[in-house]
Amino acid sequence: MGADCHHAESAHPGLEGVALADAVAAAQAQCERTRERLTPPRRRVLELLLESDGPMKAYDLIAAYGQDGEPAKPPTVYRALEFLERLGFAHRIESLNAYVPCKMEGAGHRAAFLICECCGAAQEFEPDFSAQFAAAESAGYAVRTVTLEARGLCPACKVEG
Amino acid sequence: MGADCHHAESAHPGLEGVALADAVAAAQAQCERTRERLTPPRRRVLELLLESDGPMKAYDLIAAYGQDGEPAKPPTVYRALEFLERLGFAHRIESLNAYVPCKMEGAGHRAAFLICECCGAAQEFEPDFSAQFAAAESAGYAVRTVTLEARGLCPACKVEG
DNA sequence: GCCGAAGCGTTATGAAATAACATAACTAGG
DNA sequence: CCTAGTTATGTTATTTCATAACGCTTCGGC
Ligand SMILES: [Zn+2]
Ligand SMILES: [Zn+2]
Ligand SMILES: [Zn+2]
Ligand SMILES: [Zn+2]
Repeated sequence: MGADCHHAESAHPGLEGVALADAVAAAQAQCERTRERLTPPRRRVLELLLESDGPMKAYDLIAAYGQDGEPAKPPTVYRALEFLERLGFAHRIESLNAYVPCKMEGAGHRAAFLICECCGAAQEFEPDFSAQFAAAESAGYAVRTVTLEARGLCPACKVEG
Repeated sequence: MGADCHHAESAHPGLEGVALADAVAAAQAQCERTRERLTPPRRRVLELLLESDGPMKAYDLIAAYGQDGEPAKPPTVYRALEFLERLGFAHRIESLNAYVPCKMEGAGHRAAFLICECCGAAQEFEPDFSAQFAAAESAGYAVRTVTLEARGLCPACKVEG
């Protein structure tokens, strides 16, 4: 995550141990309900995202993919990311070219992010698009999806200035 | 713009002739007021954006840069784009890796886009972020900038389905 | 004129994403 | 079972997007 941040790296820690296993198991269960397959590459990329302290770039995932240090081939990771996004287990942050695991309950929700410019953390939140939708639809548009990414300072980084 | 669209390409036409000259002159005047320099490469890239029917990729600009067909070198265009964004004459659309000229009056405003998934047009609009800001600030965040990109169908493409 | 800052041209490289095609694994019908 | 259709993976190569680094020029204050 944000390498140039002077704050505690663990302010937004990733999952490990039982919490990680539980999250993966929940994804597994969700897949079984919808007849989707959480195959090894998909599971591995999901694990890496869940373990991370912050948004991961695709090539970070590629480098970290093999437990033995062997990198993955790019399509392996990009395909897994496509699947995880489709199922709602992960989100792409456009303004960072990076990916995060979904932290919200329930699939198919609308995602938005608060991105700290100091420590690099990306906090997912539930956006309120009603005003935007109203404006767009009054202009004749049919809105399908909305990307919202706010940048600023997280509470931890704000206090120190 | 959207190459695979069956609709009239000129539904969202670029500027030409006097309108183009006027827009460039307005940017020139704006620069003089703020002691900024609209140098030849910056002016050229702005012209290309204003002439275009829709969002332009950086390498589209690079290819179109020379009136004699000679492409620009990438840094030439990327530096110009950085300047135009800083001054508010252009915006980057993150989800397209593309650029558009600003269509709003007054610099320093917040930009948001309605992007048609059929014809590729990108309509700039003035967003209402009050709900998002309230949510973010109640969570302790200090928001500096917001990126909002909505995708769907423009009025022209909506009617035909 | 001198000097520091800003801008530009150029070469080269790095980072992000996908195309294309062959192989393997599930899964449903017979 | 077996076999055809579909989904997923492995692999190679390429394309697309963006920036680093360096030297030269231009601009504007002193
Ligand atoms: Zn989510
Ligand atoms: Zn922070
Ligand atoms: Zn604008
Ligand atoms: Zn359209």
